[in-house]
Amino acid sequence: MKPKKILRVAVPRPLYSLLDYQCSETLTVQQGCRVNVPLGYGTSIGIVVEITDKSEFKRLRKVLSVLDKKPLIEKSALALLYWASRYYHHPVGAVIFNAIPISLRKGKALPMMTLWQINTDTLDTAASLLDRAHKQRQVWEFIKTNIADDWISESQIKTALETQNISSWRNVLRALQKKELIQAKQVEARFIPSVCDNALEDNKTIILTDEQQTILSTLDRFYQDKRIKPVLLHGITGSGKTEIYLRTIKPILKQKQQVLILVPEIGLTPQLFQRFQHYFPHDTVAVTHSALSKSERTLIWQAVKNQHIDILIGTRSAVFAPLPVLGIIIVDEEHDSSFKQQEGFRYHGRDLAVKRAFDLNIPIILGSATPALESLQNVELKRYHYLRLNSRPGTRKRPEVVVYDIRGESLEAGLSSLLLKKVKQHIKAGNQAMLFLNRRGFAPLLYCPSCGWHASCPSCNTNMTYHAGQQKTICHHCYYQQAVKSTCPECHHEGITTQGQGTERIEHVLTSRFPETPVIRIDRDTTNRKDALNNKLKVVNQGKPVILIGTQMLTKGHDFPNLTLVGILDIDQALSSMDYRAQEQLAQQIVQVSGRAGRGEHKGQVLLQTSQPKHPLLTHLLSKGYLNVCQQLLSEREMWNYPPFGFQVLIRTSSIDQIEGLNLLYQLNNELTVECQQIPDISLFGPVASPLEKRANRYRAQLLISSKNRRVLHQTLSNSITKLQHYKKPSDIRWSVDVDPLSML
DNA sequence: AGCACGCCGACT
DNA sequence: GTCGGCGTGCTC
Repeated sequence: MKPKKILRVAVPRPLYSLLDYQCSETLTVQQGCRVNVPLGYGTSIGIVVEITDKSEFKRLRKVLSVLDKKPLIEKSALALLYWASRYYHHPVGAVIFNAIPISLRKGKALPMMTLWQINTDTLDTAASLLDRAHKQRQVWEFIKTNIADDWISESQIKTALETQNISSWRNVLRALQKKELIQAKQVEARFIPSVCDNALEDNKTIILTDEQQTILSTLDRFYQDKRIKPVLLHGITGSGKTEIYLRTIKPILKQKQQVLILVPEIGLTPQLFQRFQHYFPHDTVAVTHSALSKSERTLIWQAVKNQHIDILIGTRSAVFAPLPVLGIIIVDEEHDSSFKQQEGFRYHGRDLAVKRAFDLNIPIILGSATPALESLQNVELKRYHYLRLNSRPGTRKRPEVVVYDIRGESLEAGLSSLLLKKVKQHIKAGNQAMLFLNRRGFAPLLYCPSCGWHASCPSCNTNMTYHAGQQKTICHHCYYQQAVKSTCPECHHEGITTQGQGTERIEHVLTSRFPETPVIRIDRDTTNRKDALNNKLKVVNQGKPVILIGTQMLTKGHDFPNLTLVGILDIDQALSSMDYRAQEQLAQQIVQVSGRAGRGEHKGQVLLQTSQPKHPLLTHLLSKGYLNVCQQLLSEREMWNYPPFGFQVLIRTSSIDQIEGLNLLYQLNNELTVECQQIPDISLFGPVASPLEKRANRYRAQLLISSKNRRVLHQTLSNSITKLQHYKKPSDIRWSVDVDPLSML
């Protein structure tokens, strides 16, 4: 019996498995190519994930056509996508098709461009044919001069000829082609790298500290191993992690291998791009922002695939980039939760990067000043190497941190008198101060003191945040907005007031307190416009005294050379949060924000305002440091079998009706409870209403499944998905799964 | 998802 | 009789 050629294909439908198709032996096809296949009553595009010779299905339908000569998705990216679709239990077609540019999802050809060359066979006849065609002769001559560089692109011709005032160059080319004097060829469109304006050579002469030298030679030794382990690079803020990245990737670029750098979702990519492009002026660096147009995205994607890009910097989705000669991956700020996608295909970019590096047996560096507990546990289990960068180059000193008890003090808009005094001192000394508060808007609550009415969102069960600048209340969960009037809508009392404070209010208070000093607020509201953030940072970087106020955004990656005072406000909520990850995140936040203080000659000061100054997390963090706190938190997690000691999956529902979602989960819970008597490793928590039950007019509920045994957990989840698909349920009910959830909201 | 099937009510 | 509403089920 002759061997069969069977293609296992992913189609853009919500199916969890690949579909098998018969393929004629004469068709050449590779993994990662697009194919046209019959599906149901019609046809569909698909992507070949596997090529085998057997199938569990008896009757297979035949592949209609193959759309690509060469794979559209590079092998290791395709393997990763397929693996991820199973690990995160998300339909394989949705996963793979989401990872390719939109224009290619429906079977379109790759964007092409035309290259031209002189037809050397007709050189002799040219003279007579061009006798009376002056323009054509000029163009022909131009292309002829380039004969040594073989093919020449249309854009080159265009720019060359525009100076000679030949505007209808396209027609001229066509005429020359008709006379067979020149010939054309189509190639894939090429990405044109953005030129680096001022290639700084001086940062190559930075002298490394002994510590940095040691780390580099240790890394070198690690990479001699047969099986390369990931490296967790724990480097405090300002210790020069980027310098380590640059030097580590240098030999890799020399071997013509590609480099992938994953960064969190904040706008610090431009700085990183500059730094890398400056350091490697002869290599091509590209960035994938969220703001790229469809065609730009396609072009970069294509260039990565064709090895025209050497260094790719991007957010989590870049982990799927089709890098054919990937040589190293760097994940910067690896603890950052923006590496986890929070909807749809809920993958973790850092975890998948580790998986991709493992499969390719290439180096991966996870860098952070505050490593995630999961990563530290992987060090403990000897899965990762651990390297520490402990000192700041030069004379930079560690900041002094003071916890300030605000109980019994009357605060001005949440600011203690000590903090105001400190701000005054530091400004007077010619330095900069920064206040960190993780809540934007003016105040989180707008209410009527007479009747108790408060502004709440009609679509969510939350209070709306008051934004004074726009005279509106805005729901931070669904973006519903409402204009604010001065009288209470319930009792018409004139004297509506606010409670609590956000960054906008702090800004108001400080502007009136320090009229001489610029007060700069950095949060999502003030940095919406494209260059707003950069313009603000420019002002700060001039180094003159300013007061900075900001949320999360401010904590990440930015260097403020003249900043000497950091005030951390309102951490009390996080201290008493029920979420077991809140403490880890708070510790990271405090360390990250504190790291901004004290540069150059001046020692930094950090003031932590709290009404729980004796909270063990704070005292422990200050006396023993971040790693020690992590050990403590890890032992607590172990006690409760929380991640990374136990594994979790969260099944969520949402429905217009309050109880329908819960009922669906009850049904699932009941069946699983019965079945789990045979499989004892599984624990079920719930079903319960989600912490934020009503959001955008939908009621949300959840069921948490956890286990110490990953295999059993995934088995149970597969089983649950099958059940959920087959349950009879009202049409408006939606469900989704979250493997390794980071947030329970 | 996307499409067809099938079972119901309300029309020429 | 039959047109079309949507609930159900399948896709190698």
